[in-house]
Amino acid sequence: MGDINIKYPDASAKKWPTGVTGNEIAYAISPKLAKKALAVQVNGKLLGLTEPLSEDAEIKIITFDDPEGKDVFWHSSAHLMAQALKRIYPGIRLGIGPPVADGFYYDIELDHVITPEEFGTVEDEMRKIVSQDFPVVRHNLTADEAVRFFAEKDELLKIELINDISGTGEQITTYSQGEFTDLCRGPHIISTSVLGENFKLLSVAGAYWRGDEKNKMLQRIYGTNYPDKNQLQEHLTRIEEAKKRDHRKLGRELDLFSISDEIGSGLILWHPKGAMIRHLIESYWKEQHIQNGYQLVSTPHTAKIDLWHTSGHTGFYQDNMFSPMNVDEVEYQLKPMNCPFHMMIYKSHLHSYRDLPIRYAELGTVYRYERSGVLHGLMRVRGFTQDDAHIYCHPDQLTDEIINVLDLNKKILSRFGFSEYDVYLSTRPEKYVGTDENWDHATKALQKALELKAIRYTIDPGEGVFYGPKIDIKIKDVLGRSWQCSTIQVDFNLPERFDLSYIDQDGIKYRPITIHRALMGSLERFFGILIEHYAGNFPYWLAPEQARVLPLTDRNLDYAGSILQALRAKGIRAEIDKRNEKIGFKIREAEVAKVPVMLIVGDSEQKAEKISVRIKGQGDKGQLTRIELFALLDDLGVKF
RNA sequence: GCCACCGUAGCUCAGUCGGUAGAGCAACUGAUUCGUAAUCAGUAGGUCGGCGGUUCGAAUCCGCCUGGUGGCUCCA
Repeated sequence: MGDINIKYPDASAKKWPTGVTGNEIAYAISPKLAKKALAVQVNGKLLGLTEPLSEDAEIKIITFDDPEGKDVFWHSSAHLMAQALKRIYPGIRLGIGPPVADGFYYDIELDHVITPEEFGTVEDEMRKIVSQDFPVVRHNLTADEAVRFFAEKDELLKIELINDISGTGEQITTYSQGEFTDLCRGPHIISTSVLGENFKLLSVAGAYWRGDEKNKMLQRIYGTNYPDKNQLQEHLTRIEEAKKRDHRKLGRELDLFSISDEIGSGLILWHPKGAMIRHLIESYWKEQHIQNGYQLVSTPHTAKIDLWHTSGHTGFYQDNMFSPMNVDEVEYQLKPMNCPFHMMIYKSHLHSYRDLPIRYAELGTVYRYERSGVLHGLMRVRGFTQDDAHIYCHPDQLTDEIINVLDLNKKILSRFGFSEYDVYLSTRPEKYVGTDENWDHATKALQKALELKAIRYTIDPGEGVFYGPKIDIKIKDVLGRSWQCSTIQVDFNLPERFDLSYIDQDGIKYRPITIHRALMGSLERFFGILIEHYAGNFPYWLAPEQARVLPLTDRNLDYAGSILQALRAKGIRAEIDKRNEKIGFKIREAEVAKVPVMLIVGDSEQKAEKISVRIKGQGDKGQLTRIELFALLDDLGVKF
């Protein structure tokens, strides 16, 4: 047997006999590493630690700290859970059990409905399997062998999977641990003891077999697992924290908005405080857009159905639209998008190349039919306001315009405390309109803009919309969760359908390039994200009530009233708590209502013509004069 | 829409085996005029999501509907 040359991540290399395993190499590097090792990456391919290596390779030992390691760990955890489930529930059939973002799930078919109360039993069995320390063994099978094997176990869903795999010509493999064998590509951990005991089953929900609603509904059990107990605890704490910040809960507690079934699902009532925040967001948005060369437009909520035939929405978007209504024998369609209206504004007169770029912006409220099961607080609704804009430009202007949008987007999002993003560039899908040249030009323009701005991005091949390539931006909130808000899409479809044009220098009509973009996406959803991001503690500039005056006794009401007047005269959103209550109670109520500034006035302040300032979450700041108070408030306004 | 679970006062929730409903907070009234996260007392508030069934009797058991929650699918 010859030697093979193994190159390590630090670029050093070592000769190993052919057939060496990742496990052996890891041990040689350090026993500590070997203990943490879950898999090995060989020339970019992930392998199990016991698989023999037979050729020169660059390798990397994968641990839980690597994303691939998490996948392996959770994938194996899914197998562990499946084995336990099979022991407990006879007649169970397994679907698929992959790793996901924060853990794993397994889809199962079982007549008995599993409830969360049964999780403990399953976890106990999982613990048992871990302590039994079964080695995890990989086998190569032919399709026939695999079908026969799983048919014997009545694993009919697995047979469906095997038939699909054998169509691709890929090697069929199974992984066994103890009495349990699962169809799986792998890789997996070496033995069940590696999985430890810091796992937890989290929820059970329905899921269609292979995600297709024509198929039967399986039960999906979600769980998670961490090598370290503290990591599990952190994860569970994160879930708790997210629950505490739930915008539906805070929305009710802070009296921001409500949803009433007497009005209809997915339709939002903005209460005064929520509406104030919305007003502040909208004002800022409009100001920024005007400063950046946009023109504000405003369009109706409904239009004759012919407009939607022209735009094509009655075709490709029908499933998401409210049913049309009949007005004087003519069908009208509630708008699911603003685009056709903006196209019509563009079309309302002739355009010269000198006019371009033209940027129309609108906070346009649209209505979309969403299936009842997907509605979720403010995040998924049936009526919402898009911060929409359409830019019409010359092909040469495309890159500059994208850059302009990226800059504006960054500015607006950072104003709301979002500074981390994941950026995706989606390219041409299989079904598309427009010419290949146009797609190439536009895709390159998007790419160039991203590169000029030095923005790191991931390409989503084939994930573009049928009408053009797009950039999607996902923001990260304080809990590290991603939310897709901003989207910048090139549209080859609507300019064509609406026959848009401009006259170029040569006197000939050309079609303008259209960019469709939204930065916050939907005001409702963005507001929901903001609530959770800030946990309801809106920064001073967004707080619906910025300051509350708290008179100590009725003797101080007049003085307190004069402070209130002075604050309001300065444009500060202030209220007064005139109730005959103890100061501690008033403070508590103001704290709970998350009012940033409390202004306490009693006899002592009144006499000295001062105000005691208390900042939410910080406490007493001492007595200030009016001038000092306004300076402090200005400072808060600048900071946020 | 589909699967599972849930719906009791404005909010959070209790209600045993089927015997006609309860707490805290909030609201209202009164007393208290108080110094940095809950003053005390009293009053009022419910067709137990809706409709139907079983039963002498239903918040409780069954069915249907409706709304919500967690997912599937889709997306802003």
